[in-house]
Amino acid sequence: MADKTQKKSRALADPKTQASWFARVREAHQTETTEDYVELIDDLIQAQKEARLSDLAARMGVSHPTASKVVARLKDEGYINTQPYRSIFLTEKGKKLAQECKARHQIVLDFLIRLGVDPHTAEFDAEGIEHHISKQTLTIMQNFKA
Amino acid sequence: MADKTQKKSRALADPKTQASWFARVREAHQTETTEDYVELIDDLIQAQKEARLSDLAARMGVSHPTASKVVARLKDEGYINTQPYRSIFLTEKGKKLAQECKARHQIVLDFLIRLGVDPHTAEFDAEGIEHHISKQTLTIMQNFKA
DNA sequence: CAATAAATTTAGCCACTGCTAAATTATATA
DNA sequence: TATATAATTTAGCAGTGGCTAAATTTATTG
Repeated sequence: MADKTQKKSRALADPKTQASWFARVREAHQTETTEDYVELIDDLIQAQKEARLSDLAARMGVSHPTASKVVARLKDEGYINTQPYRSIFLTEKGKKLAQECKARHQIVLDFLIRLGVDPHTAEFDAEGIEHHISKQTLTIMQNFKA
Repeated sequence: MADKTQKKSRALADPKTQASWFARVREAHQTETTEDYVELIDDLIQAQKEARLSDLAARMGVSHPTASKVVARLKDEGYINTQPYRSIFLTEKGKKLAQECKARHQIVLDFLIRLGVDPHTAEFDAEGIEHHISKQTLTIMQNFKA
């Protein structure tokens, strides 16, 4: 009460607990690129019958060589199949991941729109936050009524 | 209606628009580490009168050398002041950023809790998504009544 | 079918964030 | 104060994802 500036010096969280939060965010970052590419490949295959590297690069907003490196990693990790100079296909593992990501993306996007965010901004935000939502929060978002 | 599997093949967004979403997420990632460290430094100074490298490392869940590298970058970029082997202080620029981040963090956290997410999970999620929220969405979150 | 255009790959660079191990400096204690 | 302990810095490595430029392969077109 007699505090001069009344700084809300709320107690800090336990160091290990706090560390676990950041560790989880780092994990999400590692899977983020994978999820974004797999989701986009699935979209392209459905919309255009094939996913080509140049389309991936253009839609991700990166250079072709950058997209090519990511594609090589995704192949290593078993999410896609590719032949040199040919278009890209999802493995079963890749398809499964794409489905999960798209479902989650849609839940977050719909929630934001129901919340009152305009659709354009909602797409913007959904792309960033979809990788950082717990199952509990996702369920709550899904059941949310405006 | 006569579609066999009824794939919701929704139209793809314009490539340039989509690219701009991902570009924005990449930008957010670049500032994320900066914001997390600056916020944590501010917390430590308020709670313990000083921010030491070992505390930063422990709370971020990384090794001392890793924290040291980030600290060096933050100093280069003008967010903090440090003398070798001494504790860390925020510059005015750093203090300003810390205030903004903490305010935003609090809005997201409070919103999630009002939404019904349990506080522990809310902290988890807030840490991940706070860097990816537009001003419009933040305002809506702030004004949200359960 | 040969020449040109387009797409993909490869090579080589940089920044950032991880790590371990070793060197250095500051602090605490005997 | 001398020594042991703790904290910080430095050195050196790896993975990921950016980039440009050059080489290669595929596709198109004259």
